[in-house]
Amino acid sequence: MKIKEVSEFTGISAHTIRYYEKQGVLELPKKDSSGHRNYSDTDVELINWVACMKNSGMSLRDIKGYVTASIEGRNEDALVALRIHLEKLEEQKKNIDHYIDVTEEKINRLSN
Amino acid sequence: MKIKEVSEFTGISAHTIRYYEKQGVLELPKKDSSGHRNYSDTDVELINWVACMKNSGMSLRDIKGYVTASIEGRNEDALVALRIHLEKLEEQKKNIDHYIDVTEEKINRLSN
DNA sequence: CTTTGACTTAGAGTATGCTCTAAGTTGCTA
DNA sequence: TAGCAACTTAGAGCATACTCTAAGTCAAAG
Repeated sequence: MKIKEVSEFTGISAHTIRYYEKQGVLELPKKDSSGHRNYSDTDVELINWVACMKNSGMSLRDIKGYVTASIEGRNEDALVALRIHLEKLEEQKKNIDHYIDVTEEKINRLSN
Repeated sequence: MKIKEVSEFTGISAHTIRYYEKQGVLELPKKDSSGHRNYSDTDVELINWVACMKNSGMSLRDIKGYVTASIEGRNEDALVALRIHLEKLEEQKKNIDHYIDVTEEKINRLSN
Protein backbone atom coordinates (compact mmCIF):
# COMPACT_ATOMS: atom_id res chain seq x y z
CA MET A 1 0.00 0.00 0.00
CA LYS A 2 1.10 3.53 -0.76
CA ILE A 3 0.89 6.22 1.90
CA LYS A 4 -2.31 7.69 0.46
CA GLU A 5 -4.09 4.35 0.58
CA VAL A 6 -2.92 3.78 4.15
CA SER A 7 -4.17 7.26 4.98
CA GLU A 8 -7.61 6.48 3.55
CA PHE A 9 -7.71 3.07 5.22
CA THR A 10 -6.69 4.22 8.69
CA GLY A 11 -8.09 7.74 8.77
CA ILE A 12 -4.66 9.22 9.59
CA SER A 13 -3.45 11.81 7.07
CA ALA A 14 -0.31 11.10 5.03
CA HIS A 15 1.27 14.16 6.67
CA THR A 16 0.58 12.71 10.08
CA ILE A 17 1.90 9.26 9.18
CA ARG A 18 5.18 10.84 8.02
CA TYR A 19 5.20 12.91 11.21
CA TYR A 20 4.79 9.76 13.31
CA GLU A 21 7.69 8.16 11.45
CA LYS A 22 9.87 11.19 12.07
CA GLN A 23 8.97 11.12 15.77
CA GLY A 24 9.83 7.42 15.99
CA VAL A 25 6.24 6.46 16.81
CA LEU A 26 6.20 4.35 13.64
CA GLU A 27 9.07 2.72 11.78
CA LEU A 28 9.85 3.78 8.24
CA PRO A 29 8.38 1.12 5.90
CA LYS A 30 10.29 -0.35 2.96
CA LYS A 31 10.61 1.95 -0.03
CA ASP A 32 9.90 0.92 -3.62
CA SER A 33 12.37 1.42 -6.47
CA SER A 34 11.47 5.08 -6.77
CA GLY A 35 11.90 5.77 -3.07
CA HIS A 36 8.20 5.82 -2.22
CA ARG A 37 6.88 4.28 1.01
CA ASN A 38 5.43 0.82 0.53
CA TYR A 39 3.43 -0.47 3.49
CA SER A 40 2.95 -4.21 4.13
CA ASP A 41 -0.28 -5.61 5.56
CA THR A 42 1.47 -5.94 8.91
CA ASP A 43 2.51 -2.27 8.77
CA VAL A 44 -1.06 -1.21 7.98
CA GLU A 45 -2.45 -3.33 10.80
CA LEU A 46 -0.08 -1.66 13.26
CA ILE A 47 -0.95 1.83 11.99
CA ASN A 48 -4.60 0.97 12.42
CA TRP A 49 -4.00 -0.03 16.00
CA VAL A 50 -1.99 3.16 16.55
CA ALA A 51 -5.01 5.11 15.24
CA CYS A 52 -7.19 3.32 17.75
CA MET A 53 -4.83 4.07 20.65
CA LYS A 54 -4.56 7.69 19.53
CA ASN A 55 -8.34 8.05 19.32
CA SER A 56 -8.71 6.60 22.77
CA GLY A 57 -6.47 9.35 24.12
CA MET A 58 -3.10 7.63 24.46
CA SER A 59 -0.22 10.10 24.11
CA LEU A 60 2.22 9.70 21.23
CA ARG A 61 4.94 9.07 23.80
CA ASP A 62 3.04 6.12 25.23
CA ILE A 63 2.05 4.82 21.81
CA LYS A 64 5.71 4.97 20.84
CA GLY A 65 6.58 2.95 23.95
CA TYR A 66 4.04 0.32 23.01
CA VAL A 67 5.08 0.16 19.34
CA THR A 68 8.78 -0.05 20.19
CA ALA A 69 8.19 -2.84 22.69
CA SER A 70 6.07 -4.70 20.13
CA ILE A 71 8.65 -4.38 17.39
CA GLU A 72 11.49 -5.44 19.65
CA GLY A 73 9.48 -8.47 20.74
CA ARG A 74 9.25 -7.26 24.35
CA ASN A 75 5.71 -8.60 24.62
CA GLU A 76 5.52 -8.20 28.38
CA ASP A 77 6.39 -4.50 28.07
CA ALA A 78 3.81 -4.05 25.30
CA LEU A 79 1.21 -5.67 27.54
CA VAL A 80 2.16 -3.45 30.45
CA ALA A 81 1.68 -0.38 28.24
CA LEU A 82 -1.77 -1.63 27.25
CA ARG A 83 -2.73 -2.44 30.83
CA ILE A 84 -1.67 1.00 32.01
CA HIS A 85 -3.72 2.52 29.22
CA LEU A 86 -6.69 0.36 30.17
CA GLU A 87 -6.46 1.64 33.74
CA LYS A 88 -6.40 5.20 32.44
CA LEU A 89 -9.48 4.51 30.33
CA GLU A 90 -11.31 3.13 33.35
CA GLU A 91 -10.27 6.15 35.38
CA GLN A 92 -11.51 8.41 32.59
CA LYS A 93 -14.80 6.55 32.53
CA LYS A 94 -15.26 7.10 36.25
CA ASN A 95 -14.46 10.80 35.86
CA ILE A 96 -16.86 11.18 32.96
CA ASP A 97 -19.64 9.47 34.91
CA HIS A 98 -19.00 11.95 37.70
CA TYR A 99 -19.01 14.95 35.36
CA ILE A 100 -22.20 13.72 33.72
CA ASP A 101 -23.85 13.69 37.15
CA VAL A 102 -22.53 17.12 38.07
CA THR A 103 -23.53 18.64 34.73
CA GLU A 104 -27.02 17.14 34.89
CA GLU A 105 -27.42 18.57 38.38
CA LYS A 106 -26.31 22.00 37.20
CA ILE A 107 -28.74 21.83 34.28
CA ASN A 108 -31.59 20.87 36.59
CA ARG A 109 -30.77 23.66 39.01
CA LEU A 110 -30.68 26.21 36.19
CA SER A 111 -33.88 24.91 34.60
CA ASN A 112 -35.96 25.88 37.64
CA MET B 1 -10.26 36.15 48.57
CA LYS B 2 -6.87 36.90 47.05
CA ILE B 3 -5.75 35.13 43.91
CA LYS B 4 -3.54 32.69 45.83
CA GLU B 5 -6.41 31.60 48.03
CA VAL B 6 -8.65 31.14 45.02
CA SER B 7 -5.90 29.14 43.40
CA GLU B 8 -5.64 26.84 46.41
CA PHE B 9 -9.40 26.55 46.73
CA THR B 10 -10.10 25.75 43.08
CA GLY B 11 -6.94 23.92 42.07
CA ILE B 12 -6.28 26.37 39.22
CA SER B 13 -2.93 28.14 39.41
CA ALA B 14 -2.84 31.92 39.87
CA HIS B 15 -1.02 32.13 36.53
CA THR B 16 -3.85 30.26 34.85
CA ILE B 17 -6.56 32.35 36.50
CA ARG B 18 -4.88 35.51 35.17
CA TYR B 19 -4.56 33.82 31.79
CA TYR B 20 -8.30 33.03 31.77
CA GLU B 21 -9.07 36.66 32.60
CA LYS B 22 -6.85 37.85 29.76
CA GLN B 23 -8.57 35.44 27.38
CA GLY B 24 -11.99 36.67 28.45
CA VAL B 25 -12.94 33.28 29.93
CA LEU B 26 -13.32 34.96 33.31
CA GLU B 27 -14.12 38.56 34.17
CA LEU B 28 -11.59 40.64 36.05
CA PRO B 29 -12.71 40.81 39.71
CA LYS B 30 -12.77 44.02 41.73
CA LYS B 31 -9.36 45.25 42.84
CA ASP B 32 -8.52 46.35 46.38
CA SER B 33 -6.92 49.71 47.23
CA SER B 34 -3.48 48.45 46.21
CA GLY B 35 -4.71 47.12 42.87
CA HIS B 36 -4.76 43.46 43.93
CA ARG B 37 -7.53 41.13 42.72
CA ASN B 38 -10.23 40.60 45.32
CA TYR B 39 -12.60 37.72 44.54
CA SER B 40 -16.14 37.59 45.94
CA ASP B 41 -17.80 34.32 46.96
CA THR B 42 -19.79 34.44 43.73
CA ASP B 43 -16.57 34.85 41.72
CA VAL B 44 -14.99 31.89 43.49
CA GLU B 45 -18.07 29.75 42.91
CA LEU B 46 -17.93 30.49 39.19
CA ILE B 47 -14.20 29.75 39.01
CA ASN B 48 -14.86 26.46 40.74
CA TRP B 49 -17.45 25.56 38.16
CA VAL B 50 -15.05 26.61 35.40
CA ALA B 51 -12.49 24.22 36.92
CA CYS B 52 -15.08 21.47 36.81
CA MET B 53 -15.94 22.14 33.17
CA LYS B 54 -12.26 22.33 32.26
CA ASN B 55 -11.52 19.02 34.01
CA SER B 56 -14.38 17.41 32.19
CA GLY B 57 -12.76 18.35 28.88
CA MET B 58 -14.72 21.43 27.84
CA SER B 59 -12.60 23.77 25.67
CA LEU B 60 -11.82 27.27 26.92
CA ARG B 61 -13.79 28.63 23.98
CA ASP B 62 -16.91 26.77 25.10
CA ILE B 63 -16.38 27.61 28.76
CA LYS B 64 -16.10 31.24 27.75
CA GLY B 65 -19.39 30.93 25.88
CA TYR B 66 -21.07 29.50 28.95
CA VAL B 67 -19.59 32.07 31.35
CA THR B 68 -20.46 34.99 29.09
CA ALA B 69 -24.05 33.80 28.70
CA SER B 70 -24.29 33.35 32.48
CA ILE B 71 -22.96 36.80 33.26
CA GLU B 72 -25.19 38.45 30.68
CA GLY B 73 -28.21 36.66 32.13
CA ARG B 74 -28.81 34.68 28.93
CA ASN B 75 -29.85 31.64 30.94
CA GLU B 76 -31.22 29.74 27.97
CA ASP B 77 -27.86 30.09 26.17
CA ALA B 78 -25.98 28.96 29.26
CA LEU B 79 -28.25 25.94 29.48
CA VAL B 80 -27.72 25.13 25.81
CA ALA B 81 -23.93 25.21 26.35
CA LEU B 82 -24.31 22.80 29.26
CA ARG B 83 -26.61 20.49 27.32
CA ILE B 84 -24.20 20.38 24.40
CA HIS B 85 -21.41 19.58 26.82
CA LEU B 86 -23.50 16.85 28.40
CA GLU B 87 -24.03 15.28 24.99
CA LYS B 88 -20.30 15.37 24.37
CA LEU B 89 -19.68 13.71 27.72
CA GLU B 90 -22.14 10.96 26.87
CA GLU B 91 -20.50 10.51 23.47
CA GLN B 92 -17.11 10.33 25.20
CA LYS B 93 -18.44 7.73 27.58
CA LYS B 94 -19.63 5.58 24.70
CA ASN B 95 -16.25 5.90 22.98
CA ILE B 96 -14.38 5.03 26.14
CA ASP B 97 -16.54 1.97 26.70
CA HIS B 98 -15.70 0.91 23.16
CA TYR B 99 -11.97 1.50 23.62
CA ILE B 100 -12.02 -0.40 26.91
CA ASP B 101 -13.51 -3.39 25.06
CA VAL B 102 -11.02 -3.16 22.21
CA THR B 103 -8.05 -2.76 24.55
CA GLU B 104 -9.16 -5.68 26.71
CA GLU B 105 -9.47 -7.81 23.60
CA LYS B 106 -5.99 -6.83 22.46
CA ILE B 107 -4.59 -7.62 25.90
CA ASN B 108 -6.25 -11.03 25.89
CA ARG B 109 -4.98 -11.82 22.42
CA LEU B 110 -1.43 -10.86 23.41
CA SER B 111 -1.60 -12.76 26.69
CA ASN B 112 -1.97 -16.11 24.90
C1' DC C 1 13.21 51.14 57.65
C1' DT C 2 14.49 47.21 55.33
C1' DT C 3 13.54 42.76 53.94
C1' DT C 4 10.37 39.27 52.46
C1' DG C 5 6.81 37.71 49.89
C1' DA C 6 2.63 38.28 47.40
C1' DC C 7 0.89 40.98 44.14
C1' DT C 8 0.82 43.58 39.34
C1' DT C 9 1.64 43.79 34.01
C1' DA C 10 3.16 42.54 29.29
C1' DG C 11 5.03 39.37 26.87
C1' DA C 12 8.05 35.30 25.89
C1' DG C 13 8.57 30.28 26.12
C1' DT C 14 6.89 25.35 26.35
C1' DA C 15 4.43 21.00 25.26
C1' DT C 16 1.60 18.38 22.29
C1' DG C 17 0.08 17.17 18.05
C1' DC C 18 -0.52 18.18 14.07
C1' DT C 19 -0.71 20.73 9.33
C1' DC C 20 1.20 22.98 5.67
C1' DT C 21 4.86 24.76 2.37
C1' DA C 22 8.62 24.71 -0.77
C1' DA C 23 11.34 22.61 -3.87
C1' DG C 24 12.24 18.83 -6.21
C1' DT C 25 11.53 13.71 -8.27
C1' DT C 26 8.86 10.07 -10.31
C1' DG C 27 5.37 7.52 -12.86
C1' DC C 28 1.13 6.93 -15.31
C1' DT C 29 -1.86 8.79 -19.19
C1' DA C 30 -3.08 11.00 -23.48
C1' DT D 1 7.02 13.32 -24.67
C1' DA D 2 4.31 16.64 -22.21
C1' DG D 3 1.57 17.21 -18.33
C1' DC D 4 -0.36 16.17 -14.03
C1' DA D 5 -0.92 13.86 -9.71
C1' DA D 6 1.43 11.66 -6.11
C1' DC D 7 5.49 11.03 -4.07
C1' DT D 8 9.92 12.74 -1.46
C1' DT D 9 12.47 15.83 2.19
C1' DA D 10 13.40 19.48 5.68
C1' DG D 11 11.54 22.67 8.04
C1' DA D 12 8.11 26.41 9.14
C1' DG D 13 3.59 27.53 11.07
C1' DC D 14 -0.58 26.82 13.85
C1' DA D 15 -3.97 25.75 17.74
C1' DT D 16 -4.65 24.90 22.45
C1' DA D 17 -3.62 25.62 26.93
C1' DC D 18 -0.81 26.75 29.76
C1' DT D 19 3.68 28.25 32.33
C1' DC D 20 7.15 31.17 33.27
C1' DT D 21 10.02 35.59 33.31
C1' DA D 22 11.14 40.30 33.99
C1' DA D 23 10.51 44.35 36.06
C1' DG D 24 8.19 46.68 39.12
C1' DT D 25 4.63 47.88 43.32
C1' DC D 26 3.03 47.33 47.88
C1' DA D 27 2.19 45.88 52.75
C1' DA D 28 3.16 43.61 56.92
C1' DA D 29 6.90 41.60 60.12
C1' DG D 30 11.13 41.95 62.48
